[in-house]
Amino acid sequence: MAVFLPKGTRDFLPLQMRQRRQVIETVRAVFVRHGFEALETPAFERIETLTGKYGEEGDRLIYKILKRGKGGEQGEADLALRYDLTVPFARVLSMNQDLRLPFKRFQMQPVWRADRPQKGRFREFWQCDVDVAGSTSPAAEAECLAVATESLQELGFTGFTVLLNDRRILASFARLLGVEAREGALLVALDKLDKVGKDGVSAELTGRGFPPELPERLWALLDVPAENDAALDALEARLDQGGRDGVAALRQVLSLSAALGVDLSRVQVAPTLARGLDYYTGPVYEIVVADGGVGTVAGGGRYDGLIGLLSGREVPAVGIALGLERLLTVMEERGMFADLTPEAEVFVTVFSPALLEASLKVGAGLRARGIPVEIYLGDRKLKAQFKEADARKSRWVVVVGPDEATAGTLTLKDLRRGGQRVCAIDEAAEAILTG
RNA sequence: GUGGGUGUAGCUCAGCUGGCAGAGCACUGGAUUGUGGUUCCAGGGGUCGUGGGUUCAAGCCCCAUCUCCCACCCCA
Repeated sequence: MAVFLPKGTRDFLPLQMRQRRQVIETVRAVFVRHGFEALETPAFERIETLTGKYGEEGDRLIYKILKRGKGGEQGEADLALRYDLTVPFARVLSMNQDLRLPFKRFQMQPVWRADRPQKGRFREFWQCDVDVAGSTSPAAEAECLAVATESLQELGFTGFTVLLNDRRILASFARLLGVEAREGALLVALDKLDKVGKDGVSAELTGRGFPPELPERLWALLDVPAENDAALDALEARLDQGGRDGVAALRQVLSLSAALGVDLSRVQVAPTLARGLDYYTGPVYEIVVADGGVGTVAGGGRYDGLIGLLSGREVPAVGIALGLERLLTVMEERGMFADLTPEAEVFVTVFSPALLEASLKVGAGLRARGIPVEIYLGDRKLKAQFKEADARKSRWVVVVGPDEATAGTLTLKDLRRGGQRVCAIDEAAEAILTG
């Protein structure tokens, strides 16, 4: 029988698990250092909690769960797998109005999207998400950028860029161009700029029925200096009040980020950055890496209306999510993982069936001294067991043969350096622990 | 949802204008009677994704189908 993994999913074998845990633990340490607290939510939500929050495209990609019993046979769904961690977080805020605000939480869990898989894109993937609820201060955005860039740096990333924009700037473009009602379509076309170029975007805009002169006017609005402050000055001069609010917010985000230690040479104001999710209301940002072929490794922004939409109680919020498998894809391709050895560096052999208990006792003794130990559970001869230990990249091999069993000692061999000694268990433990 | 590739040993792949299914790595046994990584010798492994068709003969040609990958859309 041929068996297949569901499309867009993967098994994580021990080697992958070591890499994933290394990344998760590094990121978690940064999150905790910034005062974020752990939170987890169920894999699925009531479907009405999720729909209508992400936009038309997003809604289409939500995995729905059929009703149990009669309704399910008609194709009715009342539950759905979570699409991101932001909306469940907003639901938690809505249901727990006694949480002290501002509330900072991190969440690292899988999310599901009924997408077509490709490089760096899966149907089940993990997000490492931090959010701040109850703060309108741009310092909250700055915290998000600081936490994300520090995470990348501690993982060993050197080349990455933070792209920064504000939804109000984009809305202002639409108003100034007189196409306020079609802001969404404008943004979708604009977002493709770095892929299809100006001509491509122009063609798409006119193709979508925008006035023929609109592209030129749009390029004029977007023609800003590369340097961040100069770009914001230029935008401020030509946008309406709404757009200027966005510009002012970005100025503060930049200066507060710098105060938190973010390297502003990595941050680029990008007036064309759109981001597809409907719930964003203010600053939005994305972190991209040049190589690795996955593009975006993190994204987020401010969503001041989402919690109010769920509970009627307006709570401003802002967050950022790192995509775990995108980080892993790039790290793998860049060779950023050291040779990860197995958890148990000590391999205890079993000399013969008669000496199994002697080996178990030695293994238990080493474990009692805090040493992770793998005891051989197969039935092959000693030579094969040494090969096994070598193949598993164990550092140490312990042999308890007739001589050792009689003398109450063990043989400890260092596979890395090659030497071995016969000694008591305390001396062996000492040697292992001191490397 | 749209388009383009792909599938042969556990893994990476080769296989010519159709003519006996291959290599490297991995694995197993031995040279070594209590010791790995190097070397040498020997060996086990395949419904050629699946189902049809053409042919004396199909891994190769034709049709269908599935898988995975890549790109679009959108996103982490």
